[in-house]
Amino acid sequence: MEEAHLAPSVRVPRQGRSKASYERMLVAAEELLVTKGGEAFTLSEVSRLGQVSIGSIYCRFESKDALVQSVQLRVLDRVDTRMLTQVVAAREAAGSLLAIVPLLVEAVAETLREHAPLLRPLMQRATHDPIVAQTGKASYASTAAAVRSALLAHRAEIRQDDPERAVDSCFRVLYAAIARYLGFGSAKEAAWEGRWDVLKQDLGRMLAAFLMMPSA
Amino acid sequence: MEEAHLAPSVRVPRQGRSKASYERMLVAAEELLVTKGGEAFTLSEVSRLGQVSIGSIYCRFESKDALVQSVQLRVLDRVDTRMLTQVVAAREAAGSLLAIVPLLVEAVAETLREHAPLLRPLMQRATHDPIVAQTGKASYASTAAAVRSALLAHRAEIRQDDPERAVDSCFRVLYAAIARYLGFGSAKEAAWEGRWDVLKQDLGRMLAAFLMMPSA
Amino acid sequence: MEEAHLAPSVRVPRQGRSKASYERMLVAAEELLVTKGGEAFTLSEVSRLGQVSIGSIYCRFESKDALVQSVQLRVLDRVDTRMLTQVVAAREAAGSLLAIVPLLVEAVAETLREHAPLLRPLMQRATHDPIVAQTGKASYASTAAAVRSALLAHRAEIRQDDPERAVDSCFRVLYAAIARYLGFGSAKEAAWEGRWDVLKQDLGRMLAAFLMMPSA
Amino acid sequence: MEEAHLAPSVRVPRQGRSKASYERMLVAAEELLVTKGGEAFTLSEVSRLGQVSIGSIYCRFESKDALVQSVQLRVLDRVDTRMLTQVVAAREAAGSLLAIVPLLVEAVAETLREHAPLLRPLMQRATHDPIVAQTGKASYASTAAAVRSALLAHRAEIRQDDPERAVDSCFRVLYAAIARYLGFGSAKEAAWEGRWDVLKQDLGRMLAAFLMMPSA
DNA sequence: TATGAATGAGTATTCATTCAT
DNA sequence: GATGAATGAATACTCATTCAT
Repeated sequence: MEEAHLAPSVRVPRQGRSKASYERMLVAAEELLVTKGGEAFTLSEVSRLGQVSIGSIYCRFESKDALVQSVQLRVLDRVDTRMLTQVVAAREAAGSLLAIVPLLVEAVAETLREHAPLLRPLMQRATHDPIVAQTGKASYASTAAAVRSALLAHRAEIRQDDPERAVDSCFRVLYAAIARYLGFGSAKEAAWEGRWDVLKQDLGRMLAAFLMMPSA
Repeated sequence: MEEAHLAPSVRVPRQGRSKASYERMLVAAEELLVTKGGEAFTLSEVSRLGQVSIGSIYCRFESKDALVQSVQLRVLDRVDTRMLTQVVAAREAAGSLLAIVPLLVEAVAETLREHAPLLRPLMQRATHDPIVAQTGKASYASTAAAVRSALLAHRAEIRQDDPERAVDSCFRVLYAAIARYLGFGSAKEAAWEGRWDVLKQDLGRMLAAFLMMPSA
Repeated sequence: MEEAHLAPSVRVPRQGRSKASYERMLVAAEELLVTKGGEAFTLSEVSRLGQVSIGSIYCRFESKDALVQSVQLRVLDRVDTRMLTQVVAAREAAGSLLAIVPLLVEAVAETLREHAPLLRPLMQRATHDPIVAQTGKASYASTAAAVRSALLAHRAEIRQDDPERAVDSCFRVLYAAIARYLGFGSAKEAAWEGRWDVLKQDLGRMLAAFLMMPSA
Repeated sequence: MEEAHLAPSVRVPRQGRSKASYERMLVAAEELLVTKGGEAFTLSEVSRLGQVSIGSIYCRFESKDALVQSVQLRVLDRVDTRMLTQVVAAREAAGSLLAIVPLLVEAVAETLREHAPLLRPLMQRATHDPIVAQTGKASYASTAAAVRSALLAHRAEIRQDDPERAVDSCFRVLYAAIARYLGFGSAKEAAWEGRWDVLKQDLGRMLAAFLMMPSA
């Protein structure tokens, strides 16, 4: 991740005491993001829940937005790490394109689902906050790269004329379908409710069929 | 659409003068929804832009939310009509499953794209406003029904074990991919930018490959 | 009652149709005064409940206050009539001071109690509206005169030095105690709850004891 | 007074600066309650008169109502203290029922009169605000207890069958007559104007006559 | 005369941000 | 550094009154 570009204006303390209260701010903000939703949480709530004064928050963060951006950085760090691990595992477990597709679907779907409670409100904020939007895109791009490369490891089996493009389309469709199911940006109105398994299965079949189908 | 259930508390005037200012409110609200985004438009702005007093707005609409809900009803009415027309046209133009799939992708994609500037902020509001969410879902369901039925008209060509389910998955994936591209709920950060044609084409191929692939 | 001085600016129609809608305004206002309380009723509610347009109300009454004042005039007319009847009845039924005192207490107490639901909100409005206050005082004065005269009919039995003053004090105390019990002006927080009979009885004893006690 | 139950949500500051502005809010609110009346004072006025920002008010008080409730608590504290002192003084100064009655009338009457300018608007608000009503009742009850007990100290001289009841009725009548005179809840339309002394004197005689009169 | 749509000043309340201590 | 009291602009909403039709 391009932390240099995207890092919000923060002073990260090194000492124990400071570090601890800094931690509490971020944890409190994270929790409130989940419970109150992306827009409806206030700095007083962060102050109360995190046992930190409002002044302290402004000591570390330039603004409320900067605080949220820092939370996002932490969250996406966990998500990206997990995602990478899962994708790599899928890559190692599978010997063929047919085998790896459902594993990748599973990896992406489950990783996003695990972190949905935080990704949802962050996506919401991306609407207003271009920095959150950009950071989100960076994380998306890193996942995209991992998944594309895992698929391209079986390039020989791909029968589409332009394997790069095909693999790219696969990831976009996969991510979009999962994200919509999980209500990212929209709400927690899961379009599918109990059919999570069906979605994953059919998504796998769809991508496999596509990749293995001759272009013509 | 279940207007009876979802219609916000509105008094729709019939007379010329009244009708005109009523119209101006809705048009102003629509415009502000597009320019300011779903959350950041105020009633004073509607009042100013629409040349209507705030009291007048409250004369027609119970609340700010009710105004937005009315805008949504108008917009979705246009969207649903257009969508249905396009899907029916696709249905009539195509003689086979292979032919209809890209036409349906085109129909859905272009209809959503035409109305994206308004659908985007409305999706955004769906996050907070359950009525907007429900109305949105109803519109989604009506499109889903039309597309599924158009596909099932070629049921004989579908080689998946469970054609209903397959067709359902197709629509979900199709809608999710297009909506994400158009930034519904997320922002106007189109993930793909110039690759609109690629998305539509590959989506078509994917769905066709899936439907015509034997389940086993 | 000094209608000349206190009558609000009203045009009372004589014709059938007009008269009927005029009536409906007053009835609706009366009902809302009772159900919503003295301050919390709007002219739109009167318009709705009375099946009269707001314009019609302003056609008859100069202002919302004038409407309430007219309601008050009607209500106090009923109250005064009833009160006078009851006081006269007491006067005719009793042959002695000792006999008439409890009858007068009963007359005043029950008449006020019957009309409490309307008198309460009107008293409340008297706080802000000097005309309502003055009209209320006039009604109070007319009751006072009747009660005082009924007591002074037994002047010979009054042992206080100044019978006029004594009788005056009696009425004031009587009225105050009953009005407070009924929550006039204060709320419907009856101070005594179930002890209505006790209040009336002890009030009677108190007044009798006072009137028949030698001044010294 | 049951401060625990009735205390509005307030943060009372201890430091000098804070304490000062906190004080200014309450003083300003008190003053406006007196000059504008219970209903017609706004927070902007409090802000202006008290030289405090609106935000500051909301920093201390949950709502406008909570501010008024706090003012009430302060006022009733003064009233209750003064009342108790006066009643105790009367009790100690008098050796007989006949002697204490006018002293108690005097104590109650003068204490309420001193604080009438504030008690009047507070009574007014009790109409809408149940907490103000309840707090008012609590203060009333504490005065009632003190007066009843002072009278019952001369129980032997009371010739009514049920001294507790008699003493109770006495207080109710006393309080009602004084409160009505002072225009509590009604307006500042003192019914008696210059006859304050007459009211007090006759009230005293009335109560004494009642208490010392044999029940039969 | 009757109508009821239109007006708009006015109210309570919120909350990110600042700054004196 | 840390605190949290203070700020005040901004927002949704109300309702008596007016006036064009």
